[in-house]
Amino acid sequence: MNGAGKPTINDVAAAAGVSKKTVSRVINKSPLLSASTREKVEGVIRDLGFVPNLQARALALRRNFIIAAIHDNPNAQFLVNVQQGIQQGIAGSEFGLMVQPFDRSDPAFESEVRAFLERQRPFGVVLLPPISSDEAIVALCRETGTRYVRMGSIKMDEAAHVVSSNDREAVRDAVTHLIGKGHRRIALIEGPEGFTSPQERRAGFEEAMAQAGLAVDPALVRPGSYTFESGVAAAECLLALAAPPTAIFASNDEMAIGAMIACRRAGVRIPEDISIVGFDDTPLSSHVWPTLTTVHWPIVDMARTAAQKLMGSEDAAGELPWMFPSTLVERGSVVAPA
Amino acid sequence: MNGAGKPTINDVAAAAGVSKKTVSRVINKSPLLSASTREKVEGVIRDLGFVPNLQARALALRRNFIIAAIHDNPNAQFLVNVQQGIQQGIAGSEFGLMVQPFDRSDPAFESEVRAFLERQRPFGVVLLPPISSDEAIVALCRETGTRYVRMGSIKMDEAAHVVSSNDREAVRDAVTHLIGKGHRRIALIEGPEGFTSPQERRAGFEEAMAQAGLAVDPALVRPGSYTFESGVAAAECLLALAAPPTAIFASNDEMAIGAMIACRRAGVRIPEDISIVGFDDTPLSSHVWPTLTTVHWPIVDMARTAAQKLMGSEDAAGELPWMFPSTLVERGSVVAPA
DNA sequence: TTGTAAGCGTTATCAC
DNA sequence: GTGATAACGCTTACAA
Repeated sequence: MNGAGKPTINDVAAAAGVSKKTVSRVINKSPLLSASTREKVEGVIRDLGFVPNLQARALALRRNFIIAAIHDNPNAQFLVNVQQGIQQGIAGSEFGLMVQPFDRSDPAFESEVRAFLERQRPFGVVLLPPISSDEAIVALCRETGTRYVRMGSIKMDEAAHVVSSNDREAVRDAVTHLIGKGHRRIALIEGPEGFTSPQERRAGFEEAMAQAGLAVDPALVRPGSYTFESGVAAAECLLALAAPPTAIFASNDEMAIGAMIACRRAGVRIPEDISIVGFDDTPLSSHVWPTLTTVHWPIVDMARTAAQKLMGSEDAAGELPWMFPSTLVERGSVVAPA
Repeated sequence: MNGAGKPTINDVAAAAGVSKKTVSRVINKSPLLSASTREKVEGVIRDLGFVPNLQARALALRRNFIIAAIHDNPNAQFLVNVQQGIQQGIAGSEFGLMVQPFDRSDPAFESEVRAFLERQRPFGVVLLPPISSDEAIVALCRETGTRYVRMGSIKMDEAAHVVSSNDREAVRDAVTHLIGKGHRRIALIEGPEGFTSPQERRAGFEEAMAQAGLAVDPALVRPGSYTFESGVAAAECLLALAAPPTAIFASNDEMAIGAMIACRRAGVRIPEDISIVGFDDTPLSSHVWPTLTTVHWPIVDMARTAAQKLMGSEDAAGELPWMFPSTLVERGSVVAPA
């Protein structure tokens, strides 16, 4: 023990009477080691409380034990769910989770990402939507030798590099559910442009309508931006229509809840006068009144798997699932139209 | 340039015709360097696109360029706000943000924290409440030589190691506001035990009542756990009272919104029949109807300053503010009692 | 199965 | 001011 500091691999080697390489083999669980040597060294490691220096390993191995989540200021609940999933994925390993926001509208966006990757050299990165659909960023990962997994709503890459939900089918099911209840005038509040998920959700909406032989009334399709306020605004427009809808599908929960507020202000009862369906299944959806019927989005599962894909071999990553089904959660905001 | 890989300090030294130590001096902005040498080296660094290897620096300097936020699953919005603040604080620096959750109820809690600190060796950690009031964890930071800043609602440490809000005064002001409106039967929904902030908020409540010469009716003080559901449950009890309150102060927004839902279910109008005040000023508080009068909690500012304290010298940290005033935000959930 | 020597890319020491 | 040389703690050849 070199006096003050923490014990190093040299201290362990000396105390165990072996070479540092042997200790290294024990740390790395090398298979070619006699059981007796291993036990002896493990005993010394325990006694000394030796913890391998990750920075030194990072230097020698040329890879940092860090998984980074790269995002562009998404919804708080989404971000926290992703973090939770990644934490589950790296639990029990040496990896740590780093979180790094970027601003896509910044002209220096790409160079900022590059600077981050070159500085921190994370072992792998999870790309959150909408950054996940940015091919330039993916190219940057390849160029810097950073492993990556893209989170999204379609299979935008090979299985080893994607975790995806099936938003299109899920929304189709949700809207079909509304149609099954007897709704015919169904409105859609869309998500922001530049994201993939709103496109998929819209496609699912249109498919459900088409399957039921219903036309999509352009007046019942309102833009939105995944924010509460945009949900309020969209619903206000819809309620002001000469023939307002009997049901609204909002492309996410926040807008759905915005729509609920707008209805309440307008004196329109939910679900008696209008049914509402959201997407995400955030905690909030069961906290509003009436509780919100919504599509459960398995973000935590997706993020956990993303982390596992990053830590394992390329082959192993390809074996892990890339598609995570979203399912309709029926609550209190949907009934048959009056 | 050693063939494939990225340029190293050696490549820069060779290309500039100086020693690696001189390059190191340039990187570290050493003052004792001739201007001509500095410019020459900086030019080469730019030309080669040299980025210092943080892992190597971490090994040599024995400190990792990472700030870690350590928490025990707090509210999503709170966590995201803290992250945002820390990101603001480290913006423009080489530091990265790592996020690490722990479970205080796990018997291995302390050893898990120790393992994290010894493995990742973050340069500094921001301790989020309620972990911030755990002296054992603080001791662990000292022992492992990890710089730390505690986030909380009281000055639980020296200025260099604390950022705090003034919950007590803020709540006193908020409740005084209710009293000023004419309320006399004011209920309190408390936060969970084991946290400091609920104690402070309760103290502020009691001080306001005492200052106004009002007695605190024990029947109007209900336990809560900072969750939506606990807010619902507490409000249900309050509304069932023979003499229900005319106003409720909930110790956080989530419970306040739970209380709002409970009132609505019970047919009690807000604010006509009952006024409600929350604490936090989460985005949600302006998204409900009526909008929630609440206390703004300057988490982002606190977290930004925490990061700055960690990165600067101990002295500089002590100079930075440790107290961040919370202020009442008047919205639509408070009126004079009927 | 185990050990030796040479890096990994940077900074600290101490000369010049 | 600047430069050899030795750390920092670990891993990967390559031997033995």
